[in-house]
Amino acid sequence: MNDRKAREFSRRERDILDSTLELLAGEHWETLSVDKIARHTGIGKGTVYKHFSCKDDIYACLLFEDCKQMHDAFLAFAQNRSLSGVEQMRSMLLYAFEFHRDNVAHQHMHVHCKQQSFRERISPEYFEKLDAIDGQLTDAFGMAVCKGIEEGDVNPAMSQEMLIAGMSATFEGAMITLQEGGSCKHQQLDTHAQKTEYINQVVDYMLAAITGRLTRPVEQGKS
Amino acid sequence: MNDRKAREFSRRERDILDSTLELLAGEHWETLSVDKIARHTGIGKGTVYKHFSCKDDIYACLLFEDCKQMHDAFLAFAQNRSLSGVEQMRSMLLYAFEFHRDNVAHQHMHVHCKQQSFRERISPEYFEKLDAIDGQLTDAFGMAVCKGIEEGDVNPAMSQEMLIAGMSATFEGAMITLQEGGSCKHQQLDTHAQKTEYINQVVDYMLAAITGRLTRPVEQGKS
DNA sequence: GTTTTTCGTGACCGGCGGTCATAAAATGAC
DNA sequence: GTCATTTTATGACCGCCGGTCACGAAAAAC
Repeated sequence: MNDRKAREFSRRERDILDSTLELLAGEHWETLSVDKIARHTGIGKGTVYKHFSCKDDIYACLLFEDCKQMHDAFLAFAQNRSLSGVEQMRSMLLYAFEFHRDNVAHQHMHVHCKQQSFRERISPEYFEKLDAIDGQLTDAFGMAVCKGIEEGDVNPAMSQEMLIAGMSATFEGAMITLQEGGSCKHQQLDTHAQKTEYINQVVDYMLAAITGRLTRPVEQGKS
Repeated sequence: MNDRKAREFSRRERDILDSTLELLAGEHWETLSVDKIARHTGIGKGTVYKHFSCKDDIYACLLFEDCKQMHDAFLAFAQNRSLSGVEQMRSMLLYAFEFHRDNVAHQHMHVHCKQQSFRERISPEYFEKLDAIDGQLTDAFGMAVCKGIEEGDVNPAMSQEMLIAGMSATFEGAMITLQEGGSCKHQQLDTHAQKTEYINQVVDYMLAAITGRLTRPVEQGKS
């Protein structure tokens, strides 16, 4: 009986998360309220707070799930010995950018979560989980960077610390540009094609920045 | 009489803006409300809305003023013929980063303004002003980039478009990192010294990225 | 002094995130 | 099955937000 209860409780938590994602797909981020989530899940508002101590914890939970998925992909790239360090980096960056391009909800959460105020609001439990997974993602990328350095593809004038700091900044900035459109400019990156072009341009830039040369790979034809 | 009225009205608008800045210096960004601004200015809440059509217009107005100041500085660097293109870029980047480092309110507004929802909320008048000044800032920086290309300091493999896109992304990302601390990591960039070190590192990274070599200038001794 | 116009104001609105007394449902004893 | 007890879901409620507007005081016009 206890078991059954626990399982139902857990299933409902999944329902809340899924409802939130559904609503985020069809609605502006800013207008989503806890009441709407509860209603769409088919439960009362108070019940939501039996599962999450605040609204942002819902987002933190969803963000963590997505980060885990991304981390798995990163590890797979990092352990693929048939790829050079630079190729690993390219794969990771493309994966992360395309993941965000195709998952607007996650994109919102990623940006939202960067805000210090968000990190202060969520419960410590989620804070630590996000902190940990973020470190793991950076580490996985760092492995590829190290490999690139060892293979002599990376400009030796830049320290590894500087590389990570700089590339992280570019990544974050591009993520925001991808979501919000270029600063206040008219260039809006509305369509899928525009976003894809922007992504490729930024990835090329990042790799050219650290290698000193353009390394756009040959098209991945099977022959 | 009409004159006197107009002057008082204008003076009060200045008061609102100054009050907002004062409050932002001593208070968390998220907890600042229109009511507090009005009270601190010594006027009624309704009066604020005689000057600004919504809360975000106040921020937009302040942001625009700061951008204008930054633009003046950028133009001065761009027109300084004793600096090479790369040196112009370094000066602009350092100026912009330090400006934000020392002006937390502006930093908040800069980040806040990147959000699409912010741009949708403010009145068209401010939207266009911000849009224009942003383009002018990019143009001013672009002049330095062009100079760098002509002088042969910039990696010729990268197109100017790619350079601007990539550097803009790095700039935005670094700005956010500077304000919010590194992603969810423990590295927090709390102190002035930590921020300064981060700024120098990122600027070095950006210039190394586009030139292919580290170009940290000799210390600016007068002799 | 009286009327008319202008202009500042704070009570008010709908909606938000979050709480909690209470009703309803599940459980257990017999 | 019945009733007592515990567990659990709930939506009315709270304080606060950004934004509005009828109204009263001050200024202008006469």
